[in-house]
Amino acid sequence: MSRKDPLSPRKQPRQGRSRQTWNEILEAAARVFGERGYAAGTTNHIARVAGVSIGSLYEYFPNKDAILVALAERHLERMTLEVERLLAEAQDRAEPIGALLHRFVTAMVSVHRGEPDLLRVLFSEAPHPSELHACVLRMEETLAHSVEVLLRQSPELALRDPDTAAHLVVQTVEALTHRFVQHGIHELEDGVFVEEVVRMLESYLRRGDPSAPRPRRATTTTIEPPIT
Amino acid sequence: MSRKDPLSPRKQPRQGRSRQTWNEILEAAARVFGERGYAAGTTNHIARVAGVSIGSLYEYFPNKDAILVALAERHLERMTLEVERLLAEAQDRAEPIGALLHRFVTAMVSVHRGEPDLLRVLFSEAPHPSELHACVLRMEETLAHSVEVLLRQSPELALRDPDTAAHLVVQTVEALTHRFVQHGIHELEDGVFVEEVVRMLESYLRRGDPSAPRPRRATTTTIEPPIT
DNA sequence: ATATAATCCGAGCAATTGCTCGGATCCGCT
DNA sequence: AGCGGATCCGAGCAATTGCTCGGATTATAT
Repeated sequence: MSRKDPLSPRKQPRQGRSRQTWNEILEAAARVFGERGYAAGTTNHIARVAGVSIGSLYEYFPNKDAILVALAERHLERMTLEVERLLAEAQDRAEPIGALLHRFVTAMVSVHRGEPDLLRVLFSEAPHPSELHACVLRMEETLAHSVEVLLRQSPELALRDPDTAAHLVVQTVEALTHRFVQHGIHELEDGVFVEEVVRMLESYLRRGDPSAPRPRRATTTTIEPPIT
Repeated sequence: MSRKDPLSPRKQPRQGRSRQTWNEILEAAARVFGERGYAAGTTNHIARVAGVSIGSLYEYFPNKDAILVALAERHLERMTLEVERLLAEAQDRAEPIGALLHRFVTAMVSVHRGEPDLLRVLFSEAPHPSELHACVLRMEETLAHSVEVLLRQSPELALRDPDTAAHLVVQTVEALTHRFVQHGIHELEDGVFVEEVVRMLESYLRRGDPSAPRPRRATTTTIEPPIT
């Protein structure tokens, strides 16, 4: 069924309508994949929904997988842009950690509310662990790094290991957001959910570090390897 | 391709070898689905791996979906049994909340370490949202309820809303465990991961409920419109 | 041992689906 | 107007896959 062709588009748009068609195909693919899942979302169906013929579809995407990859790239691009913007903004204002977390979680929920089903497909049904997955993980890494910087700068916190903390925060927010957007949690409303998650993360970050108060050397990267 | 037949097995084992065959098919299906995913895990391949013919496979399972459902039921049965046992045990000893959480998270990690890929298929690739998904959610509900009882009983905690807290705890543990088992988090080892999660949950549950009680913000639904 | 039922086998059918290809149509340019 | 390329079309090919069916093999009962 699949011919494993090169993954790059076979043609980049020269005329205006072409770009338009390209977008319509992607839009349709997002809808179809979201509704039917990846396997059940046939290329013929995508083409029909997009209002183009199957032939045209394959003018722009060398194969089915390429459509999914393009979709993922588009999403990650939007996401990264949005969150980076938000974090930078918060950094300027030197907001307290609670407010910052609140912004962060709120933004994540809002972004995922957009196309929750598509996100599930991208994150979970990936037939290309090596391709799609890497993209996602890379973005998480980027995000975690940004968060880490903020955590280090925050005068309220004295984290022993901002690196790990940042990763855990990002992972938690993303994982919980996914679940929440997809199935809901105990019928919580968006606002309540956000507050609860923020409360959890804030108390985690502020935890008194009972026995090891060593907050100095904020800029160092001396991360002791966990007890092996 | 699929004929949408009734979902119940067409035959329940009468002889010994039959039961054996049934198990071997399930075992093979777990491996194949785990490795190839649901869509790419063909029934013929499962049969080959199980060492039986495709005909025999269809003696025991009316269609492909039924195999997945059986797999899910088996997993949920094991999981529920294990966790309920563990919680009951902790309840007897009246352990502090930290130790209890530690047991809980450890158990979850260990259970999921068993067949991580299969779990991903069951949780995410489900072609039967109405069937499989409901099972999973039901189990989470059961689990959350057990946790809630424990939280209410704990003399250390004075939770305003143990119900929500229990749900959030269960969701967090499950979501983070999934991600951790599948992709790892920043190369953390199991032990460190467990400790970190426990720390987060414990500080969340213990949060002093300070004077500023539950900021009843009118901004409950202030979610920015999705970026488009 | 014979009969009956349970179990197993695997070639192949029917349906699906990713994708091709030859040609029609549209657009920009001279 | 006329030309060349960009874009579009959709019938149908080739491969895959869920599943059937008629018959071989094995176990149990009498």
